[in-house]
Amino acid sequence: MAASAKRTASRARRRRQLIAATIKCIARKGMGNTSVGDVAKEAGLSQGIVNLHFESKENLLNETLRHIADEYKDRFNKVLEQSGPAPADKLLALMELDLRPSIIDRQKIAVWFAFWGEVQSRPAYRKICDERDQYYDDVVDGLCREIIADGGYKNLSAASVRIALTSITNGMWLSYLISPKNFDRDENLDAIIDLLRRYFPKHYAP
Amino acid sequence: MAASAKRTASRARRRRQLIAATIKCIARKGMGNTSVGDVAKEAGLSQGIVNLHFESKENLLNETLRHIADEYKDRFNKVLEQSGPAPADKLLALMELDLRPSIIDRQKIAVWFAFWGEVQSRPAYRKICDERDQYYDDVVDGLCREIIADGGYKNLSAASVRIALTSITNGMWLSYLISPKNFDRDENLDAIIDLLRRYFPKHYAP
DNA sequence: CCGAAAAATGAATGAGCATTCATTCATAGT
DNA sequence: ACTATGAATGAATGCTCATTCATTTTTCGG
Repeated sequence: MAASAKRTASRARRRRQLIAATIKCIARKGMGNTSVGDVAKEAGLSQGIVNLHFESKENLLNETLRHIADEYKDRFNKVLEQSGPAPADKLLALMELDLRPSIIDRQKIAVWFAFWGEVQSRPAYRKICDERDQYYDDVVDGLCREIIADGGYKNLSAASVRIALTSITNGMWLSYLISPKNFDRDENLDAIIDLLRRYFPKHYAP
Repeated sequence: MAASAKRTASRARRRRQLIAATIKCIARKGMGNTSVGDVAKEAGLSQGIVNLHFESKENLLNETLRHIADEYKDRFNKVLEQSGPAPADKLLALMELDLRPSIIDRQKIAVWFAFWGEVQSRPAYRKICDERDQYYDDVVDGLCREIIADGGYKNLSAASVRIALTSITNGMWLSYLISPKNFDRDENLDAIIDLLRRYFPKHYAP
């Protein structure tokens, strides 16, 4: 049992190592120019290692996307748990998350866009991304409903706010991708806070 | 002269035809699985045609991105000219443009994201995209300034509104990419209008 | 310390690809 | 009708790559 546990642990570790190497390669050379040989070299291992652990390149890429989606979801859930109990605090914390240096960094953003760039032709990618977005939307929508109910805001639909908020952070990721030098985190965060104030003035007083 | 005119016209026409075929291929099969042979077949021409007219695949892709960026810019400028003289009307018209069926359609969006997916590793792509975004930002920023001055709005920075508005449409493109079936144009447009009303209540009265 | 089982290697294979170019086809001026 | 010129073809070339697998190395229970 101990042996088996160790063997599978080692196997899982190697898979994680290869996924990490894949992310680095995609960020540096782009999805189109990343070969399994490149990934193996990045990991300091031999040519055949990817097929040994993932059976195919396609599989490696699917699992890599799954990994970054899971990683994002974990951070997201952790923020939800750890931020103050009020829905308004949770909502602001989620928006802030998407601008944290550890999330909106060159490597991570490049990889997200690399996968999004192939969504149209790879149903497996679309499925994974869709699940993530769905979850994000549901949580944000729920928080908006609570805040609207709590504040008794009139003429404000949760759907409308949800659409604006989820779109805005994704759009900021694109600005960062295209022009990381000109991207100003604080300025972007201010824009989000300003927006929240306009929707929910009672909850985000200056 | 007539002869030369005809020859060059024919050459330009063939290049446009090949760019159109490239767009179709990228939308259908993805950037990574599009070969110059596929493009030639899509255009109903022979294997060597791409290198004859574009020298290299890289060049074909650069010119294809340039083409879609120019096409977008033309539509953008036309909307700017044709919409009512008031800055508020122009701004709304620009936001509407990004949701028009002819802009936010499966093929076009897939191609934009395919190129964005390679921005990190292809400086030429980044440059073209950056120019487009810069132009867009400048125009929107200018319109926001005018509206703010005209309405005498206090506590509202043009930068903040510009960031929100440009990000939001790009984010909507991502929603559409991931889940075109669930995408509701009207709902998204309503979200934008609602947002405009909150920034500029005097200019976008219900 | 042995030997079996798992993990890892890296050379070999073959498919797919961009690019080249000798050849054919179309056109327009004379 | 003839020919010079540019356009187009598609077979050939040489490269890159994912995948395979015979072989070597490492691990670990006994």
